[in-house]
Amino acid sequence: MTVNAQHLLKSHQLRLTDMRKKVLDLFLTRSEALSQNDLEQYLGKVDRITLYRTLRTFEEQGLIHKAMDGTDKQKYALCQHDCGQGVHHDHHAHFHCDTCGKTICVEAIAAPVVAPPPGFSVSETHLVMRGQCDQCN
Amino acid sequence: MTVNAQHLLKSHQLRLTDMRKKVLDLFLTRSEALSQNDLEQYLGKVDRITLYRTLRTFEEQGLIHKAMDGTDKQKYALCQHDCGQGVHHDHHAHFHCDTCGKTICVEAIAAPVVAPPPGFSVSETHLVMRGQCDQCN
DNA sequence: TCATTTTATGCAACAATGTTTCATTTAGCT
DNA sequence: AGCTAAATGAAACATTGTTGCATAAAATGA
Repeated sequence: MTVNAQHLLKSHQLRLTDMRKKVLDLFLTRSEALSQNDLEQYLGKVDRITLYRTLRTFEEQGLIHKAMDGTDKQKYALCQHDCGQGVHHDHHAHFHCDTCGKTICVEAIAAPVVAPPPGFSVSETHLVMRGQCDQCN
Repeated sequence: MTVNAQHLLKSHQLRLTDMRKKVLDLFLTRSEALSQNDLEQYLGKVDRITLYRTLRTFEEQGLIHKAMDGTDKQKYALCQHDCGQGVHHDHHAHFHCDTCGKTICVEAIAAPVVAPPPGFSVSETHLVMRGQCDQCN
């Protein structure tokens, strides 16, 4: 899977560094959305700032996207499709478990297309569900 | 409108204090969701900690609810309906303007009812739109 | 393989936000 | 007015977000 990570980094014009490979590998093996704190737990002693910038870079390059889950914690998840630099097309729903705290992408459910109020224009729509996940149910 | 605020506080078994009246008045006059920082701007020099606890108390008592808008900033908005302590029924959508940063409740749009994935149970569903508001368009 | 250039890293430092403890003050009630 | 329970304000600390800069490492080409 490191091969996969390398390929992904290459195709997004990103240099192959230890941090980036580690972080990307984690996202590839875990399917849920991860906060910076989650990543620090899994990765052990890594530099907080470098990790922060790695996530920002990944997001800018369309490798990961912010997963909105209603908590105040910022989380990121792997983009499933071909997201380019600055362009994201993740219109799937997110599910947040109130018991275990995990946030997962629900590819099967798309955010609905709703007509905005008059005078408003909508660029993105997000759908977030909260409740109990299959593990905790 | 201070009368209204007093009435609201009373009906939620909350003591009438200066801070609570001020904060509630602000929510009553402004229709958008407000972050703690927004409130500090409007209220002038108020104690940060007291404000923090006031918001927490209001939320626990069902006076205000967290408005999810996809930013990492926590925001609160007045509950429109009869929310009790710990019980919220705000199923309306939220709109976040990427230009002015305001978050407003869109009562006219309800979060859709979606069938959760097998094994999952859903207690709340949130719908968030991002784009340009009528002021900025 | 080595030198060069460009980029990423690690550290320090700081800002903003979230949260608890505790002594003091105040609201609500008699 | 006085009592009691609750709210406040100050201090202190934790967590997270963010920038600047010197050093280290990756990519490129000879």
